[in-house]
Amino acid sequence: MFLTVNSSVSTKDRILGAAEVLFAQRGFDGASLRQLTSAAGVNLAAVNYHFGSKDKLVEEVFRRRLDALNATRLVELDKIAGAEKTTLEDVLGAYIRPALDLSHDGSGSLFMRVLARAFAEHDDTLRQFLSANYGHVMRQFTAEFARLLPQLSKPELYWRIDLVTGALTHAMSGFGMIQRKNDVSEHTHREQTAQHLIRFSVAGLSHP
Amino acid sequence: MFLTVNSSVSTKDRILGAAEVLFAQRGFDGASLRQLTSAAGVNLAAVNYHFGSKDKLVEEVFRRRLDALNATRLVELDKIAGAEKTTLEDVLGAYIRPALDLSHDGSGSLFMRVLARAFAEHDDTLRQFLSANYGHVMRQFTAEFARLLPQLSKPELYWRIDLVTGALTHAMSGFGMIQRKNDVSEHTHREQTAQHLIRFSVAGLSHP
DNA sequence: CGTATGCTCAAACGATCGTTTGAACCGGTC
DNA sequence: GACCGGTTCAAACGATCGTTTGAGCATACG
Repeated sequence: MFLTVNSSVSTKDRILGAAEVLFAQRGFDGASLRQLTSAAGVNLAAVNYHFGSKDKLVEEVFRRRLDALNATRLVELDKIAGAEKTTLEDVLGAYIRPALDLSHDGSGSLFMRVLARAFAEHDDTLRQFLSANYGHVMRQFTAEFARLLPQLSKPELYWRIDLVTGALTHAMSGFGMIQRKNDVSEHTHREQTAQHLIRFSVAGLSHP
Repeated sequence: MFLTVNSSVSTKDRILGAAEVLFAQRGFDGASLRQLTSAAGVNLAAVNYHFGSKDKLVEEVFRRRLDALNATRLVELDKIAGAEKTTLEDVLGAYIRPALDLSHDGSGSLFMRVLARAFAEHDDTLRQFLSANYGHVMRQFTAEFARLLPQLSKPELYWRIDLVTGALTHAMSGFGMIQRKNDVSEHTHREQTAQHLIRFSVAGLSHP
């Protein structure tokens, strides 16, 4: 009745870990269950037993990471939302840094590739999933941006936030020209990325 | 020996057209040759006969569009490069507008999705293909940006161009919140997109 | 002990994939 | 007419995919 704890990590978590890596490397279609279960060191049938289907596994991979990410974002936003001295930099930081921190632990950076890939897949199912589960986060951030940028019309604000999101996604997917040099620590590189993203976004959001 | 011109469009072009649509809708792996050839109204074996393999077909889809796109970009850049009165807006326009114009004809907009998808696929083969075939375009644009932004260090400039590229890719992939309304013509929407992109990018590139 | 339950395993299922084959067809040349 | 290179066609090939099956194993509980 209880989960076995003989192994250091449960079969379910081993699958989720391997899935994140392989989905990032080869895509959702490209990574087969046989590669996946082989990498995880579990039986082929384990995926369907524990998750029901490959599609459900994909959803779980997203849910596990995005729940944590957006929860952190909201905590950070709540600390500053509505305050007198809150700046654009603060709000952008609450939006950007949790995402960049996700790429601190090893497999987290792979997840950002998974996410970027999912965006490109342009699948309406995923779009609805993201909107239904995390739309309220985006809405709260948008409201705070609107408060700090009262001179912008609604459509104008939406446009600019959209372009910030694009820059964000691109930078986090790691496809760009900028790659971390060997003589720069992971932590330093992440902080530089955050700084560039925030300054760039402040300029793009608040220009006349 | 000569191509037959009995049909309005050759088999090869019918395949390329259908491939662009289906690759954009379902991805490179997701779109099967059977769906593709069926949509094109040609025999299944025609793809391997005319292109050699599915991978070669993918490459051709890219080459056909990107050759035209980057050629246009260079023509537009050459008109203004090095001139006294050239502004950041001009250079960004030369970079952005040809890409947006590509989405004028019906299937062109689908190609931008194909491109965005390919970026996310993060495949090193494609990366090398893009770098080898169109890297010189990026280099020329970077040189012109450097001329107009002499106060920026090389790394700083690279960072900012990278973020501009992200916003660009995102906007053109059409995944963002902003969707064309029914009461706005395609042409108008494209011009609005270009305007927002350029203003946003100018601010992001030239902020202190 | 016996039985029930959660989980793992090797093996197989049907479907679909990219590719290949060999015959049929078609326009042009002798 | 016969011939030929270029193209199209239906059919099949082997491989791989996600999923299902049923036996086997380990643990918990009476």
